[in-house]
Amino acid sequence: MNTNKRERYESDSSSDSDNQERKKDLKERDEFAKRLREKDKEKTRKVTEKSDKKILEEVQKRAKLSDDKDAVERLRIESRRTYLAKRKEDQLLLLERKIADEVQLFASEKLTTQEKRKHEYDKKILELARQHDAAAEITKIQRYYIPSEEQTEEYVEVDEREKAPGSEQNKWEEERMGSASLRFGAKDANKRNKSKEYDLLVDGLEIDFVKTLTHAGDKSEFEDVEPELTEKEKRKLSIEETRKSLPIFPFREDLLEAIRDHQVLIIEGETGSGKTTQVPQYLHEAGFTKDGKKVGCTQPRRVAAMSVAARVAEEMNVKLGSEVGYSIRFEDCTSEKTIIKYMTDGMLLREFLGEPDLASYSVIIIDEAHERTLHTDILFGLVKDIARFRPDLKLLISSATLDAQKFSDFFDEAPVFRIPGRRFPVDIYYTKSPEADYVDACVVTILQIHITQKLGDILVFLPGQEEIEQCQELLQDRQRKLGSHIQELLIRPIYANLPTDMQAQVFEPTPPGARKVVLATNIAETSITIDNIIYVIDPGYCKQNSFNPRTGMESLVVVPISQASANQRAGRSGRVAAGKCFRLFTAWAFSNELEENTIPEIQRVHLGNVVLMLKSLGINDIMHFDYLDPPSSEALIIALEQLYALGALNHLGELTRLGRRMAEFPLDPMMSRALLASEKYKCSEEMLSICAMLSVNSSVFFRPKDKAVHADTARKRFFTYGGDHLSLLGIYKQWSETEFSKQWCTENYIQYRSMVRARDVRDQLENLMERVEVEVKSCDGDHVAMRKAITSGYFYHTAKLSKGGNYRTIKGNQTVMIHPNSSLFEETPRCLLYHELVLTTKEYMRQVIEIDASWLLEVAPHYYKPKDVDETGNMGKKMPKQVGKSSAELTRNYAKMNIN
DNA sequence: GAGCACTGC
Repeated sequence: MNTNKRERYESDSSSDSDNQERKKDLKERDEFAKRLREKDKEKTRKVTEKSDKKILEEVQKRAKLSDDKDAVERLRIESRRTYLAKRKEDQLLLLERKIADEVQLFASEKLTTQEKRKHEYDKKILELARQHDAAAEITKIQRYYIPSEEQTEEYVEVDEREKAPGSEQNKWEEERMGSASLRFGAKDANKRNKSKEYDLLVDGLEIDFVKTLTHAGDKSEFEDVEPELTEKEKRKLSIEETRKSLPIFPFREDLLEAIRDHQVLIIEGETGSGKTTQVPQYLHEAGFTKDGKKVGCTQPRRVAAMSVAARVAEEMNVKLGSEVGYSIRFEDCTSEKTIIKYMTDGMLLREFLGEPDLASYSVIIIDEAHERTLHTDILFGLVKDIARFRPDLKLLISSATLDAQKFSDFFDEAPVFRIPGRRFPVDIYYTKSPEADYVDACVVTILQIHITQKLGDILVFLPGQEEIEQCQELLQDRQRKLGSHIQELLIRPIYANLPTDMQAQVFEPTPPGARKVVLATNIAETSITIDNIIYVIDPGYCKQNSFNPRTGMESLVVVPISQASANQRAGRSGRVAAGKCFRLFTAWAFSNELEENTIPEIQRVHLGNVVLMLKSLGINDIMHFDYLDPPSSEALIIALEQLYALGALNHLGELTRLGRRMAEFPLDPMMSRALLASEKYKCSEEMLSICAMLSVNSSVFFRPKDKAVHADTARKRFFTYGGDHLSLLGIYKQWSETEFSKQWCTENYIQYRSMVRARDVRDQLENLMERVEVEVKSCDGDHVAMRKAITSGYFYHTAKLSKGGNYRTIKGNQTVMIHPNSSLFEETPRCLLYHELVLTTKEYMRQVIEIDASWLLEVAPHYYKPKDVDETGNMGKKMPKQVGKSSAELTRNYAKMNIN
């Protein structure tokens, strides 16, 4: 804990307080924090036992997915050919960008004579080269999208016009597209004497597309810095040569100079520029890792942190985990020698708890900042703050093109350093009119592409599993009707909940002469990369979790994507060759109906955990924390109220001893409160399993469509007296008794993947229990103890049975129902506790246990008063005595059913 | 009688 900071934030409140209890609690809290620090100091960081070989194997396994030799060989050769040809162009382009950057970045700086001479020399070279090429072939320059004045103006014009009253979409569309309209599909095909196939295919259902400007996506990707080369060719190039061939290389000196001159620098880098792997190495070579200081680089995803670290270790010819390491949840692959450390953004946030000034770092790089994950957004405020009292600390914020200015403004006008990337152009096509049924439109478009366009795989973005399955069925149906009239079309679905072996099929090479069409959710937008995609079909929708902080209700809704997201999706087609993106919406809709950017996560989620973490970092004024985009004050107040009710904050809004311990757990505050309450009820052993199981959200059960009945009976076999939390405990217990068997999972229709995750979470939580000084004990199946512990954390997630036989939440008086998958679905206990509220077809409580209302007085006397609970242990006075079943009745029922 | 976007600690 940073004492300076603590004093700074708390000085206002400490003077007016004469509350002895509060002072005692704060003292205990600080003593506890001190003990934690000492523990951390003692704990020598052990060098990872995971061997380099194992990690490299893993990385290679991922790389292998892109190694589809046979099918893509032709593409590779073609790519290679174009690569060599454009290599020269790239160099010129780099030079051009460099000159432009120098002009912009150092316009105000005084240049030395030598620098000036170099600059002039560069300019001259460029001029000569351009003159030479102009005579031969100009078009090659178009390989990369350089936003021209013309194009920008056109868009501005559109926007302006739309602001004017009476403007009409159609009119605009006509004017905008005019003769540039490009039609392909059935009509063109007919001209080429393929009418027979078309009669069968679409009955005039083809979709008209219009082509607008060509451009590239704007998202960075860490892997495949040189997608044009095959693995074999890559190996031929020495590591040094490869490094020198990266677009970032010519900027090395300028970049380092800019970093020396400025404390904060925004790096605007495109795909394949090599910034993620190279910048930390440059910093190391330039001496930023002297005096035992580290260069830290954050990534939004675990796989990225791992694979980039492995790559850099290879380039530096060191063992992964020694000088170069990575740190992700469940896996710390670093040692005392580590000087370049890749990590997930959430991991750096955790490190703040133990080292609030990040003293061991000389540079912090926040990569993929434009993705605006919750963790990254919090990091912005924190690193900006510590940069003020640590002038030696350098901050690099790496972002995609569009957001660089926003970051620059936030970090007190920090300069922007631009690095070009390597990517292929993507032609964007829009529909002429809006599509009502996007699944059907996808199917039509897939077949249009398949018949009229040259070979190359198709990637389709759909909102969810349901749409993917629907699309797959439709497509198979059409395919069957067409029979041998069309070439082979392989349909491959992918989404996060798909079993791993089926996910892997997406990466299998396409046989020669065939075409693969991948039906994917947003998982293919950033998380996974499928190679050899030439065509992207984008209906423009995705599913988003919407959370209502007032009611606590969650729901998944299909919403239009943002422009940034659409561009990211389009970019997925230009990775191996020039691509085409078919947007199933109009160009008008793109510029006028889609938001520019996706709403950042911090404005969409429950902030309980975030606020607790900030509080434990000594930041007391949560409302005025320096957010890049602040969450609503309502969301913050709700989070503060919740933390107060849980006892994590006192009446002055200060963190309590309990709050300090809660902050150690990577859990929702309610859950960490429940887990800590298990100390009192001596059931920590059981609560650890329950919390771990609850953390793997609703993906425990496997329910294939064709075996739904079997899966349901299997699930019901786990029903346990008391409620769903206890059923989950039973599942974990039984699984651990089988030595964590995979076969047991398969037999019981349980997802092995989820169980392994639950085990990882449980192990971590168990270690943290020791850290916060809780002895882990078992209550030997005392379900009352367990349910009381749960109630200690979730006391306002309760509902009571009303007169009409419905449940109403105690807080908010909302009508809610027990989820049909619950073991209590056919029971009607008078008082219930739920884990979460979800809005699907109805308002449901998911994961419920039966509780005794009198427990509420016991676990939350500050929140419930005796008048809230009547003498029979029921809630409220209006409660009719005969409605609902008592605990005793339920127990009898279960006994009759012979369950537990 | 229902349904599962995606990350991360």
